[in-house]
Amino acid sequence: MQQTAKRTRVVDILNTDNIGQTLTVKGWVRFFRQNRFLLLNDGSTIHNIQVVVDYESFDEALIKKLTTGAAVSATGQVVESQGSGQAVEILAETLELLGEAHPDQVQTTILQPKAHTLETLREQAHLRFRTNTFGAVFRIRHALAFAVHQYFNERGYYNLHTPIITASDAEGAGEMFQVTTLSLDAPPRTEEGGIDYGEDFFGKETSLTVSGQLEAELAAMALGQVYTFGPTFRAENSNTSRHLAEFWMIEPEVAFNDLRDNMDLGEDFLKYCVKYATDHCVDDLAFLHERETKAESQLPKAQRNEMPLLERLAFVVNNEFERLTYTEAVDVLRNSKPYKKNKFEYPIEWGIDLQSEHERYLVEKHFMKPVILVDYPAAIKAFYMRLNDPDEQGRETVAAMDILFPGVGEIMGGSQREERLDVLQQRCAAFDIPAKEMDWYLDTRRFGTAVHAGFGLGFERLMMFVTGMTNIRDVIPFPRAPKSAEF
RNA sequence: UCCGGAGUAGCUCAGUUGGCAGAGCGGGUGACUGUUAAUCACUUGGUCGUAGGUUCGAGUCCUACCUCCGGAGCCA
Repeated sequence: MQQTAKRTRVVDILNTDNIGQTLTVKGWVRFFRQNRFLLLNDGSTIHNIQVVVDYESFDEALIKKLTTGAAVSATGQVVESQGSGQAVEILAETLELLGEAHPDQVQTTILQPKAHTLETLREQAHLRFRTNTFGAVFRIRHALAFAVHQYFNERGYYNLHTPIITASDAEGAGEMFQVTTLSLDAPPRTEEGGIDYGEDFFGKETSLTVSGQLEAELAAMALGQVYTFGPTFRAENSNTSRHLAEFWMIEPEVAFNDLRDNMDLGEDFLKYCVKYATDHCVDDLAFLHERETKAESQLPKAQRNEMPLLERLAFVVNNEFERLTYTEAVDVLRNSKPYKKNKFEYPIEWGIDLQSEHERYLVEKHFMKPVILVDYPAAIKAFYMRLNDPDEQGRETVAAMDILFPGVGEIMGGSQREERLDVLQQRCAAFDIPAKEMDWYLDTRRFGTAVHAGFGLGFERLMMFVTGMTNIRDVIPFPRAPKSAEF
């Protein structure tokens, strides 16, 4: 068997002292300048390794094929660079073309060596991994996913795999994608003429999950503290830069936690994840920081961020989130300048939900930091949230919490759960949820019920905040959105 | 889904009052050879989003539709 050289990753060549050693690097050509300087990237870091090619020592036909996008293996001595742009470089002794990239074909893709808009890159999502920006984004995505598991593991939480296919349509978290093996042309019919789901694969109507929360509650009431981290599907016709039809959600659920514990957990968890990224993704974040700063220098001041990316991240890690009740938030808003000057488009009144413009004012103008809003009116929140005692004016609220982040909006939503069987049954009735179908859920309140709480964190929303990317479609490898399921 | 904007070369864009389809980048060929998104010369490149309509003549005006972007709603 032929011995092929073991490759050294670019990140390891750049970060350890290898001067004088002969190493093999394998990667994809970013640039080949002057028939002499071959810049290879292997995805291990945002930085390229410069391979110096003495073009007179190699076959001209080979040199011609060292084009942008080609896969190449290069072996040679690591030396200090004569040029100023890099510390070390490799003097090529052998060069092997692993995979050609024909320039006339490369020219029709985003692999061509020039700047592209994010929209164009999105149209070739299968190739955008090769760019600096998306290389950085997806290395950070890995780091954040790892941080999520590490955070919970270090604290004794159990990762729970909740079902992706569900028959529960009572979660109330939005439109669902139906899952069926029935013929769409001629589905079996009941005697009344409706579709006979008894004939369907599961013998009932099923959909893709919109939340693992209800199932997570069952596990939490036995294992104590669990978390889910899985795909979530919403069939809403949402055409925004903050919504996806398929996204990843983290949902911890903790027995014996009340709303305050839940807030503490949410804040601590977010800070941990952001800190993990700033500690472990230094080069990638520095690149994204520069990228954003350059892009913003073209914008009018009003459209720029108050702080550059790295400062925003440090700020979140180092400052307490502002905590206040919905009722207090309404007071703040009604006493605000934009309210008094009639600048808000939507009314602010106790009992109606806050609009984006109100949340943005609180986070970005008034408090200038992440905000946790709690105790929302019961009528505008989900049935499973714990009913608080009525306030002095007799108004009913639930122990809900939303964490609002600058630029991203609602990054996290959670609550203390209603643990009292009779109250929960009343709430089901008020929301027209058939109690019979929810029996499996209500059973937790029959057999040793206890205070418990949890939240849902949109992983891509966290990604947006950490990377500074402003469109959620640019922080997930293959975005699914209305009219969009390419690749 | 609603409001606003956009769609012209592989990419980023210009295109005047309705009158011959343009530039830069990229690609090709050559020169150069310690470059840093190298440089220089030459060259290549078009279903003007789609379908209709108005007009002697439409990238430009009108209608419908599609897609994308920004904002809103729904939410994470």
